[in-house]
Amino acid sequence: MEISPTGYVVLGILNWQPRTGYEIKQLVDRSTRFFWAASYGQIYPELKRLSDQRLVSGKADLKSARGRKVYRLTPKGHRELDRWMQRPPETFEMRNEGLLKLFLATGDSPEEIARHLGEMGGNADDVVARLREIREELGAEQASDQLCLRFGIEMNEWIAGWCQRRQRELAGADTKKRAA
Amino acid sequence: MEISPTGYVVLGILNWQPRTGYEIKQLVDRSTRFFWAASYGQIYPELKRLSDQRLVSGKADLKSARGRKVYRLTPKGHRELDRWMQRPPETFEMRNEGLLKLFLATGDSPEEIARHLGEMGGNADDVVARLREIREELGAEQASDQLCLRFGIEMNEWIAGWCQRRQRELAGADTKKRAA
DNA sequence: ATCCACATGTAAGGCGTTACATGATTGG
DNA sequence: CCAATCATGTAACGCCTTACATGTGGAT
Repeated sequence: MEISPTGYVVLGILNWQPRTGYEIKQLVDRSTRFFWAASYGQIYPELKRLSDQRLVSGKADLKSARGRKVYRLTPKGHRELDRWMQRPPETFEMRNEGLLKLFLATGDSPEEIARHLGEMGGNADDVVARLREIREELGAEQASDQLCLRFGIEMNEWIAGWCQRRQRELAGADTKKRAA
Repeated sequence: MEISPTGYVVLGILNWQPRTGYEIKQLVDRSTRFFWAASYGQIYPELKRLSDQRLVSGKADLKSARGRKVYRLTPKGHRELDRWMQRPPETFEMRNEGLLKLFLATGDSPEEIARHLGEMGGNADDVVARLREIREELGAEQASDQLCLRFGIEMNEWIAGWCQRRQRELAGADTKKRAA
């Protein structure tokens, strides 16, 4: 009777409106993706499991010969989602290869450190660019609703700024040392 | 001949000095843990694999009857680490249940949204507290070296601040609406 | 004596990605 | 008619965590 973390993403999305697995994946890719990704290989089996547990119900769309299956939340699924939403968040993880390289470069030359900072900041800039695109596509009314999108943009801007500030500090210290 | 991401953590740590698996785990827990965790169940098998590939070499510590095995980087391992350090970082992931709940609460009442913001910010505060403890234990000279520790503290402070600012905005908008 | 820290390792299982397999529909 | 998109699903595999199993050494 256990539900995987990604199961709750599915439940939460279906809480807004019925959708197919394909549509769920599309939504995830332009929303939760940056803090909770999910692939087809997870979504389809997950829908089946949730269906077995009667938390969602899937109906074949008869109007479509494509074999679409539209899933909706059951009352039981709704209660399960509510309970989960009330519980305090547990997982808060980060896996950042740039930060790892910066750490492992401790003791290396200022130039090396600066290079890692540059790459880390560049990555953050890239994420900002992609999130801005998504926001643009959403349109103004909807976008104001998107707190998480705003979080993603502002946090990555902060990260890029932090990297730049540390690079400048290094350059300053380096110049002073050379002058001395 | 593939090396797992965590394999590079091990390689990078051994690059500073020879260590046992146990010591690697201890170091990870007070350093990379917040952006790249690793458990015993990964470290020991990983040391074996790296050893099989001649990237590290392990020597039984004869002075200790405890069966300690001290590993050190081989020249081949050093080259492999260098190559990896030169490559641009690829993984940049985040898994944040608080942010997920905030997203799934879109459309809920301002009070609900504010609650999620509070929990998310509280989590960030907790991380800041733990990282500060670690910094204190390190002592001043070493701590100045710890760019990543500083990043962890400052980023989580920023996150906590962001959550508070959004909470205040919500409270303000709410008051205005009630007054109208 | 007993407990904690040191120390190594394995097994089972969860979670997730990638790649593959298959086919329908729509727009140019 | 062809390509892109819609649409569902599975298989293999990688990574990681948790729990277990085992034992030593030092401090109280």
